[in-house]
Amino acid sequence: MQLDDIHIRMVDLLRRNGRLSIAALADQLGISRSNAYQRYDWLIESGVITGFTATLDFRAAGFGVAALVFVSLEQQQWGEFRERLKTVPELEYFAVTAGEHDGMLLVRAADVAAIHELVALNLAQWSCIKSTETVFVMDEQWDRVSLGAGFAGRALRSPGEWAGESPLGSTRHLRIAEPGEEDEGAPLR
Amino acid sequence: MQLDDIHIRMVDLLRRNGRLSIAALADQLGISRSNAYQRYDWLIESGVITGFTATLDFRAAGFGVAALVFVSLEQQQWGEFRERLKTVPELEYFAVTAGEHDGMLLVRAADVAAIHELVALNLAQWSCIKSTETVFVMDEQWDRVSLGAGFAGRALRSPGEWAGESPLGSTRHLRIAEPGEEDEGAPLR
DNA sequence: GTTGAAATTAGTACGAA
DNA sequence: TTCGTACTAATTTCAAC
Repeated sequence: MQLDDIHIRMVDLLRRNGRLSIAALADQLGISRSNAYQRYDWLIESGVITGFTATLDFRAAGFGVAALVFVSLEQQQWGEFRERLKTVPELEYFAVTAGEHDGMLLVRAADVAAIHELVALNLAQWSCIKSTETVFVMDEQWDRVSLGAGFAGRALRSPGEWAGESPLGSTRHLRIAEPGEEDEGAPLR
Repeated sequence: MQLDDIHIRMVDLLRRNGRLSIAALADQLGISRSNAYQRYDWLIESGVITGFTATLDFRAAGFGVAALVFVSLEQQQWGEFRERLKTVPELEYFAVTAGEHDGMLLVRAADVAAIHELVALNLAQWSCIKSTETVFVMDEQWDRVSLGAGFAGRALRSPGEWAGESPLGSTRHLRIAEPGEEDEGAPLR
């Protein structure tokens, strides 16, 4: 089985409402129930869908404040850092980043003081952390990317369909010609 | 009804598995099925739970790349900016930030070139945007904050219980005494 | 890939502790 | 409030087309 348009619409429906029944999905997708079950199972087994979760109003849930904490590490102490990250209950999201800092944490707490405590009394004491920079989030919105929305379709195209697509000029990887192979510099992807 | 420990555990269970049936929740929480329905409904109606969604393996779903785009706006053109944000299908998360930049976008696309196209050919052309800075995400992890985990309990305490809690010294807002009121400088919260 | 049954589970209502 | 039960509606499973 392969990711097709119906899979994509199914994922979009499940992103909008993660508790939709398979029967309701089948109905809205215009397919039979058993087909919907097959596709649903496939989405889970193939690893496209990793799980389901409740989304919260963090303020209503008692988390009044969110902040981004940019961290720079001492000489690639990733092992210790990521191990200690597991002990931070305020952590919602962590990204390893290119550029000025090494990583970014999205943390939540009841109030500004609790964030300050986290950064100043906890994070800043870790020997693996060289420096931190805290930026408070004043407003936020989640706009879950939709697999169905335009651009995602590109990922589904077969290699040949990419040629000459980019308005900026295609990134091309010139293959080193194998012995006896004629290499015309075709894009690998 | 008021948020209590069982609500918190229910939310945590639903964050871990958003498709858990109410019967399974009741079972794991040690309460009756009808009580579980009541509490579940209350969590939705009170706005603590805003919805349910499928979580994805973005790479498996064809989004090979994620990036943080920091934006600075021309003279508070928030209206136009947020209006145009709605037209960006690559957008997953947006935060209005304090500090150097005005906001941060988390965007996803099939490859690095697509991110570049988004920033250089789309965002950078918006008149409301003064400048952008793109940082690629090299690895990421979601560690959904748990309402049950230690610190969140603070949000549930009644005001009096906060006194003298902070190891950094409590932030105190001295109330301006109302006429005829004895003000002893008690923390407002 | 579909349809139609049986078995199971979910959702609702209401009285009692 | 919480629980137990009875009842109805819906979903899931499984078999046959």
